[in-house]
Amino acid sequence: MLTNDTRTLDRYLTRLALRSPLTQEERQAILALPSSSSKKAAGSSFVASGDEIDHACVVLTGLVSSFKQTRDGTRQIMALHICGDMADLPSIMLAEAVSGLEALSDVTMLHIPLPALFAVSEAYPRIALALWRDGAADAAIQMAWANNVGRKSARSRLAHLFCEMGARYEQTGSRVGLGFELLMTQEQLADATAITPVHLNRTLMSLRADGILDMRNKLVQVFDWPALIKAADFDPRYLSFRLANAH
Amino acid sequence: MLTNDTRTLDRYLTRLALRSPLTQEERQAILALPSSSSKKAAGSSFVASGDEIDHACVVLTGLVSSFKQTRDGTRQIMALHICGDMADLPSIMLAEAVSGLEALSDVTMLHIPLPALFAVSEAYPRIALALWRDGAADAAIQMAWANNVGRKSARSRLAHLFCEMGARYEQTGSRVGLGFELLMTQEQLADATAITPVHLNRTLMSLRADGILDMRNKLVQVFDWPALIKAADFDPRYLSFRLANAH
DNA sequence: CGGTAGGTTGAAGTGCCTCAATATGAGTGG
DNA sequence: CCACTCATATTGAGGCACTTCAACCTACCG
Repeated sequence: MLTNDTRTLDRYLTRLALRSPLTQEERQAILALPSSSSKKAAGSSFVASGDEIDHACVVLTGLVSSFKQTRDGTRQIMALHICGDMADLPSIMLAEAVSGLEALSDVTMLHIPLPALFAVSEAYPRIALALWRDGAADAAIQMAWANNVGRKSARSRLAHLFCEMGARYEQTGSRVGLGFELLMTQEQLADATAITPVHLNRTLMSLRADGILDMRNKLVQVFDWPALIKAADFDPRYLSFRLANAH
Repeated sequence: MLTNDTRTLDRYLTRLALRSPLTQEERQAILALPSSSSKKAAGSSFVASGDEIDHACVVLTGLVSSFKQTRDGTRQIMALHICGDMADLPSIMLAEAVSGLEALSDVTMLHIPLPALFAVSEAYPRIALALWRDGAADAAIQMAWANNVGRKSARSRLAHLFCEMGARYEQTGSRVGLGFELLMTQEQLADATAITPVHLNRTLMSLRADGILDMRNKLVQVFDWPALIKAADFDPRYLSFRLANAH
């Protein structure tokens, strides 16, 4: 299950450098981190809420969700992690998993031992700042997510999820024209938008009927972005942060 | 509006030291930070979502909320900040306000210029880690909040809010017996639980009728904590983190 | 071809919303 | 000390978005 594959670390470096400027020396320090990769099958949850954490998880391929569940077993997806995301970033500073992690599709993960990560963070303060900044960016997405499930209609929530994922896939360059691949079933979409699978299906079909988008075989085709953005009340600012405090 | 009052910095130091061990030298560095304090009247919002940020805001007295609003004007409270909290912690690394800030009661705030804060963070890496850790703890609360408004009934949501605030006030030692002061109107409670003021009132009265708690004159009296915790499906673990990674 | 996961449809029930009115209580000025 | 005002709290009645439960359909796979 574990293989040595340090080459993939540059994928996370790219992500980090997107938001925080790093010197050549700092980049080398990150690439020199120990790491290993592993594969998880679709549907398997590999971290449970409250677990002790001793390594950071970076998504290399596939789609991962952070989730929580209530006592009665209903599951809510709190965040989606795509290629390049450190899925448990909010957890690593607490040494305890804040939420569970589940593979929504088949995924490959990259694992970085926490002691090594913290050692680098202390040796290179600006790397610590970069990780902290990435965590803050995640928190901003998190907050938009909470706002989404709180005050909006099912249609608006679903539209918002498509907008967010479309925008994030665009940033990573994996959007194909007006569409993108979203490796989720309708049931998972329902867990992410906090509505019933049945009602999600109806809502999705209503977006289809209005000619706004279509989703077949886990491929989202958006025909009318302006209409989708309007339905979602989507403001992409929370996703795009300039390089901040680059002193 | 601005006064020099460095003495109050120790309040934030206390908070920080609660989660992260700090040496005497690091403590001195924090206490030496420049700062100023100001008062805000109840109901005034003093930071808008998207604003540029050049200082950090610590709550000294009163209650502050992070909020977002949708295009149609409905407001959602995303987080509550009590004495000792850095209200815009998720924002400072992005140099842009992730949410608005509003004074729910009369409040006094402490302001710390960001350049000074970052200078100290770079000079003392463990201070950066401490701030990062506090941000992560906030993110955990944030996630529980999102889970709360997503999948639960109005009664459960409201109960959860009382549980969280009760537990947080207990940590700061400002809980009086079975009750605590919660400086919010029913309308604000409605914004925090993402339900209608009318329905919030009915939900609150139902908790009253069941003998679980009472709230009068902004004073919450809990008669039956076990029942409240059960109604909320409350798991306090997300609020209490051990001192982590104290290498 | 049977089994299974994901998707679609129908019909009835309900938790919460909406709008609208009234009550309460604290603060203010006469 | 009362009259007035305003924010806050409470109550009523009707409507709808979403849920619930149940069936059926489709596609993929061994």
